[in-house]
Amino acid sequence: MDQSLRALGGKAKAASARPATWPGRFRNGIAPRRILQTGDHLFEAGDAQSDAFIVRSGHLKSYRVHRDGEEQILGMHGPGDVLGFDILIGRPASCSVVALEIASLELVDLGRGEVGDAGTAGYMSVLEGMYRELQRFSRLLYMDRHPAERRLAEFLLDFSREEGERGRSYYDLMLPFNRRDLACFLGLAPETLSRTFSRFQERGILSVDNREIHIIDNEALVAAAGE
Amino acid sequence: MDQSLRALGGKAKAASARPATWPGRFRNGIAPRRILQTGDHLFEAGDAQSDAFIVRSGHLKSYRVHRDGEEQILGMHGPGDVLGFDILIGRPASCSVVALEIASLELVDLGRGEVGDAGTAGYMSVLEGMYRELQRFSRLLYMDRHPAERRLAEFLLDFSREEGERGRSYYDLMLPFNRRDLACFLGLAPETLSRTFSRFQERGILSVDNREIHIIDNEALVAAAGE
DNA sequence: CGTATGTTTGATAGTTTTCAACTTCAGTGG
DNA sequence: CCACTGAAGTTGAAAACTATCAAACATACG
Repeated sequence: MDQSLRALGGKAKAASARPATWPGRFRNGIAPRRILQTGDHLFEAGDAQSDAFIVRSGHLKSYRVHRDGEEQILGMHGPGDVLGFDILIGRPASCSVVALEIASLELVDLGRGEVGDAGTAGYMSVLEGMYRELQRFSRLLYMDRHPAERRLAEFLLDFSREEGERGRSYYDLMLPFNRRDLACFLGLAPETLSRTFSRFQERGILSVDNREIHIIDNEALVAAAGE
Repeated sequence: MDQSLRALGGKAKAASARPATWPGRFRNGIAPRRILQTGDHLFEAGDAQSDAFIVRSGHLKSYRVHRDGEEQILGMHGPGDVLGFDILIGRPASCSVVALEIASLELVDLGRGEVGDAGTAGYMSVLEGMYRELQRFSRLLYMDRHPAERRLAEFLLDFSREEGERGRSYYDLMLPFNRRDLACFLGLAPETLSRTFSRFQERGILSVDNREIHIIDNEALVAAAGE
């Protein structure tokens, strides 16, 4: 429980330019950074003494491991996403976050005690962030009840849109996740995911080379996503 | 997006006895009530001019209808749950809420503008409520990736625990939802749900008569839930 | 009663998982 | 330079699970 707080992320970015928007949120207006190498953990489930961060570059995944050893991936996080929700409300992390590639993160200092003092701006930002997160989960739940092709198509379109918004190509994608993680995130067996990629390639919708994906027929992909 | 805010609900209940816990949250300490008949809507997706409520008695469901006409049930709500999250943060309702039986609800007056003024108590309550909601969704996502038997077993154990916490029987359950709604909530076809009930009955785990469920072999049910 | 609605059951088709084998590729050491 | 090795990805065949279609059954209600 953390993540895609684009609303929060957006406001935080604005604040580093115009500190008045989010008074006292960043130390001296220059937020400390943290660099993670591939495989490094930002924090792990149970950690109580950490901080919240905004992703600046790179991708990370948040996950939990259940009693039976099963891994549940809760989210894939890229630039602009906020991680560390539990910490913001003073609870130990309910999930672990690990870097999938070299990642740069910026500290969010919501100094626990002063939340209510600084007016309603920070309050609303966090609330809206959580609200967006709820909507993300609600969407995941919805996706989970559709067949594999639709799930993958929706994911690729989401990822494509995000990459586009970050100024990169909509159609030439380099996935930061391996097959196993992506399969787990989509709730599929790795073999099923592989087969689905293959089928999309056979139909000329995608060109697939491991993590390098090219969207060839965007309309067909949108149709496969069913909306 | 609303619901199982047991944290929020709990505090609100305490507040009606000791208003100091949640200053100014209820009008004159006596919260206005609202009674819904079966099938009545509390609000519908898109409504902007509503309020947030705490369920006092009865059960309701929150749902959304997608473009393709598919219904997605986001939650089943009983006494203590809070409904109307979107409204609390000033957005139109993102889902509809309808009573599944006669229900009594109590108004939550978080008078939008004064959220930050009254100190951090209300702030933390809402945050914790949303946090619990995130955890509920995360659990739903997890459940959705298990086979039908396990899903039903987990649901029944959850429902049993909730009924027990409300002072009712853990083992003699009267479901407030019909098969179609429960199937939709669990992400199953109604026929699959019916068959799963039948199998549990054949194995002597449950006795099933439409909405009247008796848990006969609790250990076996726990085992079926896989934890 | 007759009708409408909700539930159960059976048969079948469709999808996904599982298990196993095979391929590819990067890294390693002879 | 090349064979060896292990991890990751792909493919095939069979099994497991679920949805769908159809029909029977039950119930409530006019």
